[in-house]
Order: sequence, then C-alpha cells, then structure tokens
Amino acid sequence: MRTHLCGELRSEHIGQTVSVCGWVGRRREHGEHLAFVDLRDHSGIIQCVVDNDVDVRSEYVLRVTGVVRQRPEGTINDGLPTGQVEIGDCAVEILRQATPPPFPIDARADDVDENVRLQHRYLDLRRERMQRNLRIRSKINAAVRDSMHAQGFVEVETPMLVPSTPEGAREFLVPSRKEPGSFYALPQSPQLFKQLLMVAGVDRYYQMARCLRDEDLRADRQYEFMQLDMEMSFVTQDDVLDAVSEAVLAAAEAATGERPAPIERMSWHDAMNRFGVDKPDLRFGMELVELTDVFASTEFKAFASARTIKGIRVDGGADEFGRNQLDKLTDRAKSLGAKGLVWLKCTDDGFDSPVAKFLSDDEVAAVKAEMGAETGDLVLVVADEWETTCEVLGVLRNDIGRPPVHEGPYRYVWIVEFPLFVGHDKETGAPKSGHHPFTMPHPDDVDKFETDPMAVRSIAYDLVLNGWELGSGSIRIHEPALQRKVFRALGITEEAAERKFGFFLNPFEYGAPPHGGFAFGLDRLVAVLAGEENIREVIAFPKTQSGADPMTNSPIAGDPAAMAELGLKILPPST
RNA sequence: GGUCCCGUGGUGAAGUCAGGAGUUCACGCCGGCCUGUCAAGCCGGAGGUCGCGGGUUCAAAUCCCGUCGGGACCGCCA
Repeated sequence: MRTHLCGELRSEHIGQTVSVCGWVGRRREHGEHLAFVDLRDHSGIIQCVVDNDVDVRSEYVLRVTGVVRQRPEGTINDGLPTGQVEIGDCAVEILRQATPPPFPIDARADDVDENVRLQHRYLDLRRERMQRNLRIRSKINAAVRDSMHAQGFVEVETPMLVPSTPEGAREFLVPSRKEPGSFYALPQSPQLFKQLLMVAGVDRYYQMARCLRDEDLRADRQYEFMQLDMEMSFVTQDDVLDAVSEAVLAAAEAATGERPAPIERMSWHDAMNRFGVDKPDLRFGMELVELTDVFASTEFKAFASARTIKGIRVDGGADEFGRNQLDKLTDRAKSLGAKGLVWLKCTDDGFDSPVAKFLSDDEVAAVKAEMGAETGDLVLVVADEWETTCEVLGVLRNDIGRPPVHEGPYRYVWIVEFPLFVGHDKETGAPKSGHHPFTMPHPDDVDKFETDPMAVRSIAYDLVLNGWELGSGSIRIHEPALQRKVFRALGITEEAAERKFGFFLNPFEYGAPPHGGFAFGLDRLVAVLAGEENIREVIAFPKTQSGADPMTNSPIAGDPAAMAELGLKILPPST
C-alpha cells in the first residue's frame, strides 16, 4: 500500500515515485489549484503539494502517490526533518473521511483537559509525544527481555486468578461462578509463585508481570502496572543487584542511547540522615545538616526537648520566600507530623526570624557555620524525633529543590540495609515488617532480635532513580528456624503462621534453595526515561485518579443476570 | 477517610476576589477569495443550560451550601 513512511523522506529520495499513507495534519490552501497538505504517520510529517481540487479535511486518512522533489529555493522548512523535500504531482486517494477531532493532534493538546484526552485516547495517542512514549516503552521492554535471557533467566507466566492473601495491599476480588461466595484475587505481585519456582528448581525466573492493587491512585500509581519480576537461587545480595543493574542499564541505554555509569549504593540510614527519604533524588544537593549538638544547652524550648535537630539551606531563599510561602511550608511540615517549622533568614548580623530572640550569639554563629549559610540564604530547621525530623525536611527538600523530571542527569542508586522492622502494629504493639515477613535479617544483627529489634537490618534493597522508587527486593529466609524467629518478633504465633502462610511455607520443607529476588516498576522507569512526570503518559490506556476510564466508561453497573449467576447482590449504600 | 487547586461555545484562556444583558481573545469548524505555504493570509458566519442542584438577591458565571467530574498531596500502597 505504501513504499515509504512519511517521516523518512529525504533529499536522497528526490526523483523517486513514492506512496505514503497517513492522516491529514495541517493544510494550507491557495485556491483550487494549489494546496499544501501535511501528511502524518507515526514516523513524522511530509508536505504534499496537491494541485488538483481535492476536498481533504483534518484527520482524513489518505494514500498519496507522487514524486519526491527538492523544495524550491526559499521554501525549505528547517523545522521539519523532511523539510528539504516535498511530494509533488500528488494523486490523492481518500481512504477514510473523518470528523474534525475534539482537540488538535499536536503539542497543543498537552494543555487539553486530561479527561478529554482520555475520552479520545486513540486520538491523543496519535500525537508525536505519545507515539514516542509508546515506542520508548516498547524498546525498554525488549531490552529488559533480551538482558534477562542473556543472563540465563527463564520467563515463566504465573496465574492472574490467585488466592487472596492476608497481608499487603487491598486486592481486586473476582467472584467464582462454580462456587458462589468464593473469590479469587487478582495478584498484587507474583510473590508466592516466584519463590515456589525456586523450590521447583527453575534457578532463575523472570516475568513481565501485570500487578493489581486496589489502592488510591497517584501520579506514580495505577491500579494495574507492570513489573519486571525476577527471582534467583543460590545467590547473595550482590548477585541480585548485579543482575537487576544489568537489565536496568540495558533498558536505559535502549531508551536514551547512553549507558549509565555503574549504580552506586547507599545505606538506608545514610539516605534518611542525608536526604530524609529512602528514595533520594541525587540530582541536587540541599542535604540535611545535623544541628542537634549546636542546641545541646539551648534556652529555646522547642529545641531543648527535641531528640534530633536538623536543617536545610535554601541558597538565596531569603528574598524568594515571603511570609505567605513560609506559612505554607510550615503548614506542610505540620501536615507531615512535625510540631512546627523554624525558618531563619540569614542577614549580615544574625538571623531574621520569629525565633531569633531565643537564640544565643553562639548558637547563631554555630548554625551559620554548620549550615554554610551566607547572607540572603534561608535555613529551615525541624526539631523532633530522628525519623520525623529527617522525613519532614526530606519532603521540604524535594518540594523546594527538586528539578523537573526531564532535567539533569540520571542518578541511579541502590538503597541497601533497610530495617527489618518498621513501626508497630496499632493493635498488638508488635513490630511490623519493613519489606515482608520472609525477608532475610542481616547476619550481623541476628543477636539484636531480643535486645533491640528495631535496629535489626535486613538484606532488602530498593532501586531508586532521580527520586523515584523503581522497585525493591530482598534475600528470602529459606530456613525454618530463622523464619520462626522472625514470626515470633512480629507477634505471629505458630498457629497463625501455619494458617496465614502455610500454603506458602510448607513447600519449603521439600527443599527450598537459598534465594532472593527483585521487582521493579516498568511504568516508572519508562516515565523517567521519557521525561514524563506522570506514568499515565506512558500507559496506553490508563485510569483516572478515581479509577475510571472515560473512554470505555468503566467501571459499569453489574448486569443483574450475571450477578445472580455469581450469587452476588448489591447492598444499599450505608449511612 | 482528609487537605488543596480546577470546571466558561469543539479546544485553550480572560471575566469570579469587588454581583448588573452570555461579554472578550486565540485556535478549531462552516462558507467565500486566493498558485509557494508551513500556526499560510484576507472577508464573512455558525456555535455556550458559565459541570449539576439548591439558597441569598430586584439581579448570580461571579456570593453561600450541597453534589458530580478532573488533578496534586496526606492517609493507604507488607
């Protein structure tokens, strides 16, 4: 039907008779005898010169046959890759007429209400930006698969209809027709199956796995998302990190044409202490600075009782941040759990601040020295428990300093040595798993289980790119005595463990190899590498924040007959 | 469950704080003119229940209450 793609025609094609197919973009008509039609396909745009009277409108689908020719002097368009040439003597075949689109099929649609874009996603996807994103995603998928195969991984598909599991994210339930009242769950991840594949002797498993979680949607979260899911037998943490790094760096190279440097590592504690988050964006500084000792004997009450005091410096921020903005930052800090936020505008002779009168000269000098603050800088200080102080400043650091996603270098980092336990269960008071209950404790910390459980580190790790958590993994416990010890610390009795996890752990009795794995979110990786702030831009048919699809109108009301067959009845809304 | 922002012809915006006739701008659409444009140009035209419902008022796009939809965030996402 066609001999070339629209976007590939160049000077070298001059003189050739070609046929191209595509959609009518802009057209410039000069009467019955001359019209310029921009024909567009996924590869780009070519100008067709039509000198007979054909009625072509926006987004008509055409097949154009003509001769590629040099554009006349003075009419070359440097803004277009095909701008040196045009197709002349055009025979136009209208393959399909079209209704005018609700929004322009070009970059101007970036500003169109996202609901309208999603309603007509097939038109939105016709645009250059979206075509590019789809193709970057495809390249990344292919590179990841190639890399995994080259490293000896076996792709195994696992079921989508799985048993509901007691812990973790809220699940989507699928009613059973044969057994009304019983439900399958859609997998929040293939966790169960991939570990059993290790018991099965697969040795190295991977899958491009669709995962589903019924939790509230965000810019980086959809109900359904894709993970590169993998698991390896007879390995250490280094083996897993190396294998994942290889796949990710190959994917990055496929998307950007440049292979990133080897991925650095940082302990969870360092990340929290220096950046206030477990997913630090290393593209910019503004690190958290320790100020606790500076205020060891302070008169200022808000600081005197605090366990940890830290600050961040905003270069030149004193003028930039007015009272209104500082109030907003304070509200933000409070909403994140801080008791307040102290701001200090650095002047020649001290600090301009509501709390300046409570600070001694020594304290002012010490803060300036520790923070490296000079006149015109803004210093933000939080005083609280170590974790709260770090977390609040970490969020403020991101709010204030974080560059747009498409800017700056790609900074990958492995965060290692996550704590085994994080926080406590509200009801039982027992510690909660940081990663999941099957995560291997750090061998150096096993004797701290009784004395200081919250200080026990784990062999768990996250991969972070420019402040996005791409994924996480761990070495798993394969040996029952240690697993019992962890369950005990979690406050899970042997009966409860058997009830909750028996179907999963009993197979280990038949010989579970030491194993560990990882899973990373492809949507997020693609988004960052495509320079998109939002994963919806790299998903062909995403859902809105309320979980709806404006194009298909899903979800829709259940059909009464189908519901009856499933034994389902909808209760009236409560309240 | 909560906080904040947004909703005005097909699209994007201004108008809302400070109530006074559906007012304005750009794009698109329809018709006419036009043989080198590329956001073509010029002339003319059509197109809106100001998301929806209620309230206040002589009068509501504008103020108040509710609701729906979209977005950002907190909670949630082992």
